[in-house]
Amino acid sequence: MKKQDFIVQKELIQRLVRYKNILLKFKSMGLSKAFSDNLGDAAGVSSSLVRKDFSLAHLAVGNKRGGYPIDVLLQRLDALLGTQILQRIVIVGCGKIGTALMNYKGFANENVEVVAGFDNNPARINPAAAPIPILPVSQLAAFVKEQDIQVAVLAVPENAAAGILDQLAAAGVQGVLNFSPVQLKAGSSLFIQNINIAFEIENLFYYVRFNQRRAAAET
Amino acid sequence: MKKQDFIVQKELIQRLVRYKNILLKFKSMGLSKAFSDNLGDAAGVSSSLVRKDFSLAHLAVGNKRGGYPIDVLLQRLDALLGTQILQRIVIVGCGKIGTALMNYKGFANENVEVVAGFDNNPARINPAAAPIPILPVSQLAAFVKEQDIQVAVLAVPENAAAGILDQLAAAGVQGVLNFSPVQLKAGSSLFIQNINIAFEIENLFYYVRFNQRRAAAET
DNA sequence: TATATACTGTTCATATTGTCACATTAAATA
DNA sequence: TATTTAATGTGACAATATGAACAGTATATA
Ligand SMILES: NC(=O)c1ccc[n+]([C@@H]2O[C@H](COP(=O)([O-])OP(=O)(O)OC[C@H]3O[C@@H](n4cnc5c(N)ncnc54)[C@H](O)[C@@H]3O)[C@@H](O)[C@H]2O)c1
Ligand SMILES: NC(=O)c1ccc[n+]([C@@H]2O[C@H](COP(=O)([O-])OP(=O)(O)OC[C@H]3O[C@@H](n4cnc5c(N)ncnc54)[C@H](O)[C@@H]3O)[C@@H](O)[C@H]2O)c1
Repeated sequence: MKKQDFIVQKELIQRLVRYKNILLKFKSMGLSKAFSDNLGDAAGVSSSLVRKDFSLAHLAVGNKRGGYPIDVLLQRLDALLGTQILQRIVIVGCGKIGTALMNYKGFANENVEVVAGFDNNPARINPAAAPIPILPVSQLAAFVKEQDIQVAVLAVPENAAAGILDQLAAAGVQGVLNFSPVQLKAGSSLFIQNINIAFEIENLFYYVRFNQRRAAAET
Repeated sequence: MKKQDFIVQKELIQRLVRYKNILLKFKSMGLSKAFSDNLGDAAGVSSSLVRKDFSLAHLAVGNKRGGYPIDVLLQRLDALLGTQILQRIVIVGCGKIGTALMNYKGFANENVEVVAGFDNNPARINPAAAPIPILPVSQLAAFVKEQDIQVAVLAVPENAAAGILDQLAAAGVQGVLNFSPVQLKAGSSLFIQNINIAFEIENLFYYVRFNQRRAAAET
């Protein structure tokens, strides 16, 4: 397998995931063809970028006049992104955020399945809960190994995050989505995506104020 | 006010927010000085970038040997980011995610306060709830105008998102953090930050598979 | 069949972002 | 005080990402 078969550009992958989901929506609306123009609009990028992305990802199956056949594109995107396979995850920390995620119905659309939750609070533990059992965190490593879980969501308090991360890594987890407000660092074979909601809000406030100042300056 | 007083680089702002929070942690640990090296480590970036960022943001108050005085840096960051002012937000859609956010204690650290929730489900509405009332969405526009709310969180189902966004924009909201899985588009004086958790998970799976393929290819 | 049309795929130009290297300088040390 | 040291601040560069333009071509139309 050649190196070129891999796509490394981070933003590109994110856009491909977006395109895929937009195409699914188009399809569910009964469309069979998509244009770089529509796709760009829906994804919030320029049409050039859409075409460029498809080109880079070797997905360019467009028709010089009729646009892209949605089915073919979806099939290739699924193959590239691996989304035709069921993507099984666990959630560590079944508090406010963790519980919201466990009850989220939208994952099914993305072929993502939450197979278990883990917590260290005995009051939360319920191995019989259906469809998602909540297990003691002491069983985390064994479960992950046995079930060959590759991706986990981290929704524990900040001070517990690093410890759990170590356990996950040791047990073979290779991707972690972290909600705790520490910037966890990825290792060589461990990818981490940090989501910090409070930071996003602070960011928004900066832009809002920025815009106001600019408006004030322009008068 | 000169144009140069504004910082436009998107990533830069995000990093400044990160630096600020790391500095707060340093401070709470009793430190009084910070080095670009530590800061970079904690923020997951190179020390050069930290210094460059401070330089670009006109925050360079470092001491050629002793690093940066945390207090001065924090003060300037607060002034730049506007985080010394209480940042009041509302949450539209008090379902699973919305409720988790309303009950989140961590916002206080960031000087963010959730002042109200809004929903269209009568069963959820409770104007007397303390400390955060849940009001009918029909009162959203009036509330936002009266209270001069500039930033809102959108946690309603996908099909309701665009409609609520219009209402928010019309009422004067200028920043929106959107959790629904549509890529909402920003207007000239409306900033939107889309968070799509399912996409982040799909992303992680791609990287994990990518890494596995690379490992396989290298043997 | 010939022509017009409307879309893609790709090249080239531009903008953005991060790294490197090093001159500079405040503090520590002797 | 003179020297060493350890950090910053920044300009030059490299890498990356995006946008604009357009040649090429499959389809539609007459
Ligand atoms: N709730 C939010 O809206 C929100 C927003 C932004 C960030 N966060 C972050 O997400 C994380 C979770 O937040 P939350 O509001 O759900 O908190 P929470 O306190 O409601 O839930 C945390 C859960 O983790 C469990 N836990 C604690 N230590 C553990 C350990 N060592 N092993 C396993 N489980 C453990 C607790 O029992 C609890 O159930 C926190 O780091 C928080 O800062 C939350
Ligand atoms: N729960 C999750 O973990 C999760 C993860 C990713 C994305 N999301 C997205 O976040 C959004 C909210 O998800 P959720 O799980 O909290 O859903 P939810 O159904 O629990 O909550 C949605 C809330 O919005 C309210 N609502 C519906 N229409 C409204 C309207 N027009 N005006 C005001 N309120 C209205 C509902 O009454 C409900 O309380 C959805 O778009 C979902 O796709 C959720």
